[in-house]
Amino acid sequence: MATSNRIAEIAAAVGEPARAAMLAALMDGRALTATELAEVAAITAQTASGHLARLATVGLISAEKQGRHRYHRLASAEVARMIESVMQIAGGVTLARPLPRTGPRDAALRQARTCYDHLAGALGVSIADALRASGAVEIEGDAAALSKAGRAQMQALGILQFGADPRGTRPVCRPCLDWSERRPHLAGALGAAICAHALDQAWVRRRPGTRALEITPAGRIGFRQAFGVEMRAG
Amino acid sequence: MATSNRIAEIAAAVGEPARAAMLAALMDGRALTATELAEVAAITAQTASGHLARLATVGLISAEKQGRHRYHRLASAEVARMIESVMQIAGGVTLARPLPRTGPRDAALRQARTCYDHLAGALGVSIADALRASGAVEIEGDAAALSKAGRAQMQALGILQFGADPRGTRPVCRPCLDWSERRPHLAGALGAAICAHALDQAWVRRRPGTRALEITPAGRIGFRQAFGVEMRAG
DNA sequence: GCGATGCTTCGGTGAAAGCCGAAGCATTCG
DNA sequence: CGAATGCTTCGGCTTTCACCGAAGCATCGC
Repeated sequence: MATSNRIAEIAAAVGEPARAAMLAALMDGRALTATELAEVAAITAQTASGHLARLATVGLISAEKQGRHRYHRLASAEVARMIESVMQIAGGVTLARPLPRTGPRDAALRQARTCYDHLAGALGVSIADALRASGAVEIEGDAAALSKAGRAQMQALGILQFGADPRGTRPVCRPCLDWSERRPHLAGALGAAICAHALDQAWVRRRPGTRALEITPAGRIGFRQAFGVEMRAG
Repeated sequence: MATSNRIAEIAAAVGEPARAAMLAALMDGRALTATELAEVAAITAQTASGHLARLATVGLISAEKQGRHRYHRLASAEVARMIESVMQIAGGVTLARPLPRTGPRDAALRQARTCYDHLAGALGVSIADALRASGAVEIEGDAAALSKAGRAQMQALGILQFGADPRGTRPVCRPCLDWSERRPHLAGALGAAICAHALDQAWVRRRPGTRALEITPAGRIGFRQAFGVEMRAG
C-alpha cells in the first residue's frame, strides 16, 4: 500500500508548525541557510537544526554545504507540488470567512510572488486570466492546455522553444490554485518558463527575505506588451 | 502565508500511521464505516473514533450517518489529490531499491485499482500508454492534453460528451504518477470518465474491502476494443 | 594563529498525543 | 421490550518529541 507508514512519516515531517513554516519559506525554490530558516520559524538555531535533519532524512529537502553556510532547498518539484496541494486545502476552508489580510508584508506577497518555479499572486492570476481570455490557454478544473495560437505566441515572445511539432498542442501547463486569489494561475513547464523569462528580462525582482516579487517599471511595460496585463509597479 | 500553522495542522492530521492508513483506504472514493476503518488501521474502535473526529475537524473527511452506521469519505477531490501527492513522494524515494512486492493481496492492487475517481495500477498505466501511443493524449511531466483525434475517440466510445467546441483540444486530463508502476496514468475529468465508463459497462468490478478492481471477461474484450489494451482477467 | 560566525550534538524538561479498557448513548433486530 | 451492534466519551498510562542551554566542531576574517 505504498506503506502507509511512509505516507505518515512524510506528512508528519510537514505536520509541525516550525517545519511547515520552513517548508513554506522554501517554496520559492531558493536555498536558504539554517539560520534564516530558524528565523522564519521563530525558533533557535539548535532546534532548527534538528528539524532540518528530520526533513532531510525523509527526503523533503536537500542541503548543500558552501563555506560555513549550509543551504537548504526543497528536494524536488514533487515536494513543492505536495506542499502546494496541502496549502490549497489549508486555504480552501477559509473560503467562508474572507482571508484575513494581515499587514503590508502580506500585501506584497499577494501582489506577486514565486510559487516554487512559477509566478503566483495577483500577477500570476492576471497572466493566466489574460492568456485564457485570448484563447492561448484553456483551463478546466485541474487540467490545462496550451492552444496552437498560444504556442505561437509563446514562441514569438521567446518564452518557449518548440521543435517542429506536427500537432498544434503540447501539454506544457498545469493549473495551480492560487491561495491568495483563489483562482488558478499557471504552473508546469509553461509557468516555469514565464517566470524564468520575467526574471531574466528583469520584469520582476526577488525581494530579499521573502517570496514576494517586485514588479519593475520594465515589467509594467513587458507584462502589458506580452500579455496585455496591467499591473501596478512595486 | 496561508498561515503555516494551518498547513501543519493538516499535514499533522495525515502524519500518523493509523490515520494515514485510513485515508489511504478512503482513496478509492468510497465511504467506509468507522469499524472498517479501525480494521484497516489495526486499532480499536475507540481509537479510530478519535482519529476520525480529528480528520473531520481539519476538514479532510466528511461523515454521513445512516442508521446505526456512520460512513466516512474523503471531503473532496482536493484532499484526494493532496494525499496522492504525498503518496508520490512516499513511493518515489524507493526508486533505488525495487518496491517490495508483498503477497497476493498486493498483486491484485498492482493489477488494477481505483485512485479516488480514476483507474490506476497496471490497467490504468496500460490505458494511458495505449492512448499515448495512438496520439489520443500527450503527457509531458506534470501536464497532459487530449488531442483532437483523442477527443473524437472518446466521444465515439461514449466516454466523453462535448458540446460543439470550436477548438480541437480541451484540457480534460491530468497525469497522475502511479505508485506501483512508477509511470503516469490518467486522472482529471477524462480519467474519471474512463473509470466511470468501465464500472458502468462492468468491465471492472470493485472487490469488497480493498481498492483493488477485478477485470471481468467483458472487460478484457472492452479494454481491447476500446483502447487496444490486453489485460489478464481477474 | 585567535576570535567570531554558522551549525550541530547532547542532556534534561515539559507538553502533546496515541493507545486501550470501561462505560455510556443511540439504533436496530428479535 | 430487552439484547446486540455501532460508535463515542472518559480516565489513565506511556511514549514521543519540541524546546532550549551548554558545549563541541568546522570555517572564515583579521
